[in-house]
Amino acid sequence: MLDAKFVRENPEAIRAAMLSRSSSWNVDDFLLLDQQRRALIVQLEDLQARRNAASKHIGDLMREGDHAATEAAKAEVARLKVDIAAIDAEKVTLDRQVTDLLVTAPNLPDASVPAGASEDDNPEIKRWGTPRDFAAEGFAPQAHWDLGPALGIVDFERAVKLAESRFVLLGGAGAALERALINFMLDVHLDAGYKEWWPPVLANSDTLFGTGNLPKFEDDLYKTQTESDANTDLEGGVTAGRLYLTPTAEATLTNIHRGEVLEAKTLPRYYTAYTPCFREEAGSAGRDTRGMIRVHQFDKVELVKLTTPESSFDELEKMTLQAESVLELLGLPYRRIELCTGDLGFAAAKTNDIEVWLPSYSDYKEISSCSNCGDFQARRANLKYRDPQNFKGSRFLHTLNGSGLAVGRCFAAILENYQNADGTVTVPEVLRPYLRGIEIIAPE
RNA sequence: GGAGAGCUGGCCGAGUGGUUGAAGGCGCGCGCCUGCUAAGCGCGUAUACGGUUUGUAGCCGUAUCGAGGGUUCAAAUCCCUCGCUCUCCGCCA
Repeated sequence: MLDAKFVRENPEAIRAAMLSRSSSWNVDDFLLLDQQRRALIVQLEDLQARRNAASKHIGDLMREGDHAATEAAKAEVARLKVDIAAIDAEKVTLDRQVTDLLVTAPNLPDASVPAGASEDDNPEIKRWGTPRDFAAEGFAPQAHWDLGPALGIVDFERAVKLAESRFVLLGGAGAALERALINFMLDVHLDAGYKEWWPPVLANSDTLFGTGNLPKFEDDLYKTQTESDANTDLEGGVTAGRLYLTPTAEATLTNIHRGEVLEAKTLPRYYTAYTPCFREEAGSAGRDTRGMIRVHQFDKVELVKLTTPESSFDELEKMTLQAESVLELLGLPYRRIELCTGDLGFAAAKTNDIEVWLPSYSDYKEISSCSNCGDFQARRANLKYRDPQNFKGSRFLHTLNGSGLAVGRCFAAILENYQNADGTVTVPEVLRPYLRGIEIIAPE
């Protein structure tokens, strides 16, 4: 959520930012409503001040025993209350309109974010590793959606039987490999000072609002039905009492301290968690239809940081390097790109994407996205910090999140990049301790 | 699912109709004192919004004691609804 005061005072900057993001969010609509709202507040508070003053006098008048004056004062207050009720009703409506609008505004791109219209304009920052030359090795690499089933470790068809399309069933060494990856990744992060958490995967609307998934992206979420489904809470059209399957542990990790004021000396906080993630993927029909790349349920190890505004961009770089280190340890070639203004996510001020080499795509494919959200989520989630030696009161802190990594996509990358001519897959060295010594995954 | 208790400031905790935005304590800040440390003393210390202002200073106003509604001239205090927490019972991995 943007700071209303900042929007009011910097409409041109907002206009430019929205344009650069190709967002249709309209500053002028906001300014108009905001102006009306403030005018109403002046009126309302003036009346309330008069009512309060009159009310106080009644006590004095009663003590003096002046019945006539007391009754006159009561009548005056009663009259004011009628006016107050009318204006207050208007104000409630306007408040809601202003909030509803403000809440749908995306974050402002940081000044360092490259300008661009779409993902085609994302600059590549670095490459690590060299994709294998399968032609030189004399065989054509298989895609993981062929290799996995052939090995008997991935079963798409039975997953459909159990759930529906775009779900995955892993078996044997496949299930073990998934679990090995999770544990390996968590250990890498724990070694780097991250604290491990195990959050609920069903979260309430306040939580999803805090990270910006609600109210705008409700369609992307799986949700529970509740008795109160009929009475939708008017605010943002979000249903009260309903729970949502979390699309990422970013939501729960970032909201752990929602509504709290943290001591500056306890920052930055490095959090990590493994959770399954659930996404309806509404609107993704036709994209990445094969394999494990885009499914409704996938595993992810998430990284979240809570930090001060001064350090958040340094922390973003460190977090990106942290995610990259996982790929380096696994020996998977990757590149880092920086998202341009037009490709930035809703809550992000700056985002680095890490893409792993996938032979089946003959291209790099996103496996991690690391973002600095600035105070955008902190304002929504009322996440503050205190630093008595440097300032009075409390301020919004900065939140960051990144995948460290998407486990399913990593699974696919390992099958494809580590496959052998005979259809087996060599297990990367670092994973072997997590796989009870299995070195080669072969058909059962 | 049933019954009971509770929800107050960064934290703990007083407070059952008016001058209480809220005692006290802790924490924190500033100062004093003590030749270190600790202790002690004094002062200060909620948030949001709006107005005023060159000003993220000050001042003024409004709102806020889980949320919403009601009674009253006046509500943290009384009534209603809802949410959450805890305890006991039931059920259960």
